[in-house]
Amino acid sequence: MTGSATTPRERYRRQVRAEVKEKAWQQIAGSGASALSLNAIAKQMGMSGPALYRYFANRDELITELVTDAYRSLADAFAAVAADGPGPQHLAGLARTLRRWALEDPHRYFLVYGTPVPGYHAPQDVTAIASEMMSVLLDACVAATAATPAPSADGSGPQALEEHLTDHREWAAGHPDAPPRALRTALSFWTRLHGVLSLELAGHFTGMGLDPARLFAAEVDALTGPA
Amino acid sequence: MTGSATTPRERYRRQVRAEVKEKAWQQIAGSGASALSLNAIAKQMGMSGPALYRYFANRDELITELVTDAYRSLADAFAAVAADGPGPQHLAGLARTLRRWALEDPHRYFLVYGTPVPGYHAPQDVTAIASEMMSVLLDACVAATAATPAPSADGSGPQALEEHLTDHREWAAGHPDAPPRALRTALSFWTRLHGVLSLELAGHFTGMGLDPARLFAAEVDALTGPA
DNA sequence: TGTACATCAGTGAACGCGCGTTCACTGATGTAC
DNA sequence: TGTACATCAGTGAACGCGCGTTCACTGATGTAC
Repeated sequence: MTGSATTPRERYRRQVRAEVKEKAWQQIAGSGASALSLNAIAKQMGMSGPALYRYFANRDELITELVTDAYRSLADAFAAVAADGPGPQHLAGLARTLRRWALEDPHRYFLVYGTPVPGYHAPQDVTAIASEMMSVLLDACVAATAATPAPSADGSGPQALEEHLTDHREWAAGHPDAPPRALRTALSFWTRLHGVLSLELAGHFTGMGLDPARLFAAEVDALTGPA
Repeated sequence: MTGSATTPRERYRRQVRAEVKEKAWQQIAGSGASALSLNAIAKQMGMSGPALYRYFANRDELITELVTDAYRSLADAFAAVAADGPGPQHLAGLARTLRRWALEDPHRYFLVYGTPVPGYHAPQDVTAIASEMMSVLLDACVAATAATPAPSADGSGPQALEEHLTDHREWAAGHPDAPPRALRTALSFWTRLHGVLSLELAGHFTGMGLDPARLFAAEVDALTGPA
């Protein structure tokens, strides 16, 4: 009766929606997002196909929610690391978290960072969540770079990149005072770890006898400073 | 009549097979490999679906050939760079080649390095081609590391990785004398460039105002030596 | 050069399947008096 | 507490579609004598 109290029906709706998503994730974990089928989910839940339209307008809306939830899940994991109190070792913690999250469900990882799903385009909600994550990452990078010695007289290699990064700081909104080195570290964190991780998840190391965990760890070490 | 001469029929078969693949690539370029449809290809060629079974045993065989051709195409591009005569600048050339090849057809790139196609598993042919490419890359890495100053007294960071790499050299068969630094560079080439490239192709930089070409170039610079 | 035969490309119909989605309807659950 | 009504979850049938694949068949192309 009072506005925000959850009626039994609302609670039931939420419950069923959650179960639909759960089955959807199981399906995705098995064959990837492009194979997601509403009818198959319904059958698995012991109800008939059209029933799902009480809970989701159509297939695209389901996928949209799954994508958003995936982003949310990773962002929360990142936030949890940040909540452990500040410190330069947070970068390594974020890396560990990223890998654990990815291995937990590879297809979920690819849903976020992989080939875009054929007929589908992501909503804007995710960009907000993505920048939320970027913010946590930047904090960690600022702390990490502050802890390691100053750039010394680097070659002009990274310098050109840092100029470009400081010229386009839109993506680092909320961190107007982050030093160029921190921006560079954040970006490398993202691209390099994604590089090792996605190759691992796609199985590209299996035939080579290499240990993905070590390759990943090596990139993390290179990131947190070669000292 | 003489054994290896191509009869008109054989030539025709080859021609049609090639056209089928061409249409297949067009379809993949549009919607990715999981959306590949034999019937759609046939229709596009002005013939009826079952006709394609004269040329390919089934859908999987078609995909297998496409994957193999994709590997072949990249390997040839790499070989062409190597044929330009030896030199330490070859690493940069290979990087440029990789990016050009990827941008030429992003879905082809993902067919090779991206999420594995749902119900499909790659044949062994590709591992041979992959190691062919790795061989070219290793040559370039050996040349590049020989040209830059010795490791100096590095921290123990890269050292742990190099130990692991030298302990498992199966993937570097044919290069038993490549120094650990070269192995490390080859691996970083692969994982780091894939990291930037795949994020670029998936459109993850578009909203950020960053220039993917510069990010890529920065990684290449870091690879070829920070000097 | 001409005829008889074999090879093979391509067609059209068909099978069985699963998909997303709509629609009219039943039956249970909640609400108002 | 009991009755009348509204809400809403879920069903079953149906629509139209496209898929991979098989099969019996036609007609053109090549081969052998």
